[in-house]
Amino acid sequence: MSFLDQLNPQQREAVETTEGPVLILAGAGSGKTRVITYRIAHLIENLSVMPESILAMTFTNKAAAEMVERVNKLVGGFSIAKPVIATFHSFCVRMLRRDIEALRIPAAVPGVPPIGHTKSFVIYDETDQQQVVKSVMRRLGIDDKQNTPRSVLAHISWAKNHMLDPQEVYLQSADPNTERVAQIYAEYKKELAKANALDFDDLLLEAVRLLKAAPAVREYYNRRFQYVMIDEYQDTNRPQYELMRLLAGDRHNVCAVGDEDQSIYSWRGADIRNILEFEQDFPEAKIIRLEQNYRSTQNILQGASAVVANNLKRKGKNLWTSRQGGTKIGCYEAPDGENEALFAADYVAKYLREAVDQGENARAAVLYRTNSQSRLFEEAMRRYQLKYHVVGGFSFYERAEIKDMISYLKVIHNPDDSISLLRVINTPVRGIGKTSMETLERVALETGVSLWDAIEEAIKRQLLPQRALAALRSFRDLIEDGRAMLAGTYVERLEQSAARTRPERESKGPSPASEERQAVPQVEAPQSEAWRSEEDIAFDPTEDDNISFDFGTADDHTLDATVDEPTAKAGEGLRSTRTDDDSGFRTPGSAANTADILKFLIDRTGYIKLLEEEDTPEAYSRIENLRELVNAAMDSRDRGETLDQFLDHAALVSDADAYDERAQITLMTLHAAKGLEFPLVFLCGLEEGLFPHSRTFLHPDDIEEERRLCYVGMTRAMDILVLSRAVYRRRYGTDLPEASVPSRFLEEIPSQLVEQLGTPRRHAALSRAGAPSTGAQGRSAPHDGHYAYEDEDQSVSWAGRQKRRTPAATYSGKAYNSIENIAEFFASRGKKFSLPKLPIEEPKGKKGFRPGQKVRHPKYGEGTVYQREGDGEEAKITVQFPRFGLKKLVEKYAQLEQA
DNA sequence: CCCTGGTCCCAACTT
DNA sequence: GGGACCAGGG
Repeated sequence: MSFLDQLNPQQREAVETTEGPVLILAGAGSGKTRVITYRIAHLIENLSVMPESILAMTFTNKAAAEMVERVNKLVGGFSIAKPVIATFHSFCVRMLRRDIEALRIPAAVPGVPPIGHTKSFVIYDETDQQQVVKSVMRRLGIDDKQNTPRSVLAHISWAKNHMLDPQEVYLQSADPNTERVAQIYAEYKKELAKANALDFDDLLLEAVRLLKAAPAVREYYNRRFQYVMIDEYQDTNRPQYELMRLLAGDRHNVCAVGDEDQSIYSWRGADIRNILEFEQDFPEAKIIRLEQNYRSTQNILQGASAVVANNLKRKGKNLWTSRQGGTKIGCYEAPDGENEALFAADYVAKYLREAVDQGENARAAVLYRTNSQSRLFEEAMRRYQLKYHVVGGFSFYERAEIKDMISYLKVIHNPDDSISLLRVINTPVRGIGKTSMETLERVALETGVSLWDAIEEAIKRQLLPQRALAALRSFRDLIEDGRAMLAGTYVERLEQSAARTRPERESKGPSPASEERQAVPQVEAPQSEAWRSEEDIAFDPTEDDNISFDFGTADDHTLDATVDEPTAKAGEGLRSTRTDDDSGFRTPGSAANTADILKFLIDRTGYIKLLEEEDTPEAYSRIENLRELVNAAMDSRDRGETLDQFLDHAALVSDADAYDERAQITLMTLHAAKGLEFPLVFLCGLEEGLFPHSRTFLHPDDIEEERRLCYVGMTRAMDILVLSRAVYRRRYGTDLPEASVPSRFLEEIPSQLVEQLGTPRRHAALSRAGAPSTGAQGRSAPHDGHYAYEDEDQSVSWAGRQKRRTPAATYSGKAYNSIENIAEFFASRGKKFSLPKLPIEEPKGKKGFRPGQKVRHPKYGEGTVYQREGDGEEAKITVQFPRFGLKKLVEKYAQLEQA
């Protein structure tokens, strides 16, 4: 009971209103997560509600993980069962893995394939989707500038988020372009169906369709979930909204929490009407407003509120804080992007040092509008030897080598997955080239089968040259061996040396989970403290479905469910010779786990071996990544997960969740920062065209969303908020810098809340001034001269503490892209900073050829060094060969000798 | 027939 | 900085 006393009256009301629909309008920092988690705890602890009948859905894994942690803290280890706290997508996947076949129409007559997905569906990510769209467009002969695969896909996704099928898109289209999109969309759907694949949008759509179309399934979930909670309700789209309504059933025990000022996902179909019209959907709804902000200082809150007040489409609210005053909002105008990043690094470094000294919660975030901005900040942080963590951007699972291996697993899991098959059929190269693939695709198209089936067909009918056929056979055998491992028939397959027949499609081996359970002495009592997700909790004993199901818990960021293996109703399997091998010990005939299969694949494909032969630093880092993947697979195995669960995990969990606790600095996009808070927030790139982004200029509603995004970013800050912009910014790495216009959001902040950091001052030329500018250098960008920025005792007093004087820092506009500049910079800062150790590689031995030197190349003969770029072994050397002309060679690899 | 290297064009946010 | 595509070499 006591924990309720920690809440303010409004929060407490929100927590204690458990029956009937509730809408909680929770301003930024008003304790939204707190309310949800306390509400769950209240239901369990005080009202004795069964934990597993509570469902909370969030948007991100991060949010789900945090909620799980906080609920666990409140409820403690008393309960074995756990509430289901998951993202919309992962919840839907679990639902579909369990029940999607309820939507299936079986084959009526032989030869007519059944319709609908099976449980072993795969999830297509954006790259996969692009591939499908591309191939469809190629086939339909659509190749114009108006419809790029990218734009078509965006259109398809838009349609899906608004629950429009191809027919509807077609009928509503007013121009030939949209008609074409509708046609591509229709074909796209067919392709995914053929591949037994679902894209991200489908996960929601199919879950909704399932609940609508299958009454038994709907009843099951309605019986199971008595209380439904939705986080970030302002960002729900149509399918998510319908999902909520369907799950709410007749009971209407639904609690939605949101803030219209923080709606930042309209481009993903988020419909602000969902929050504005909640009362219409549930007339008996109770509305509760949380308006006390516990996070930010008054200055920050006022600044953010002033910005968002410029939006016309909002209800408006009175957010207040008891944290009077506070540090003013800092504003820094950098000459260019590099300087902006260095300033941020310097500022953050100073702050963290001081915060640590004071024993404060020392954490800082750098927030930006677009992922590509992260690069400069990463470099700056490294220069300062600061540990940082980048959220998002290139994910582990997006790396080529990882995607390759995942694709192999996907093909083994579901050979009809043509996109994954295309990716790996010649990776590593095994001699199946363009021509062979064209033949296979033709066969697949002609006979209406998947590529996988076409391989068999091509082999049978000898449609390709012997060499290509041999390559195809070796690929097919590899996949079939993998499938046999999965099914636990590998040994058997070896014994049948003439194993040419395909193993059954649908049947799965027993899940490793069951093996683990058997192998470990079983704790019979379901009331044991075995609370982790491995444990099976039979939820509803009255359940007549013979597939018992458990949503598991979402405690360890994985959000993966424990799914009982299907009671081996070996699909339409061709041969289901597998007997019950739940014997408990891993006999050679038993099903292999994901890690085993992965190791097998790496071994058989020679993937690592090939990388080793490459012998480049990059290759070794790839090998490291593959090892990491194997580790992940072993962890998955130890959790008792099956292959499909591992793949779901890979598809839905970004490495953003692998949060580095030691890093006090987090770099991420504004979108990714939603729901988080930091003592110091550095919000950068406040320039028209970047933030607000140029793509939003056309539509006033989009600008309003950018403004909300700015509001979200500003309200992440607890104590200190710094905004920055670059006067000149390079759009692409090498292009000329362009002058920028300050973001309109800067002007919307009342000036009395703002403090300028660093005063721009034209500095007498240090090196180049006066020198005649040459060529492109002659542009008017101040880049050509040096700019000095002096930090004239602008050192901020953190959170109102005593001011500390620091020596004036000099930021050179030319930036710290050379070691000399950095040394100079650090020297100007006094002893507090040590020079970052940047490895300078000395040319070794005979290497280090200079312009003018004569060299000999094994292939090109003698030549003269013309130019040298870079240093150390990585140096690129341009050599003039009398017979071959200019060649650019990497010193390390080219076997150059002195001539 | 396949592979590699060069060139062109692109780059918004996310499950 | 990087991926997609094309030309030319092996």
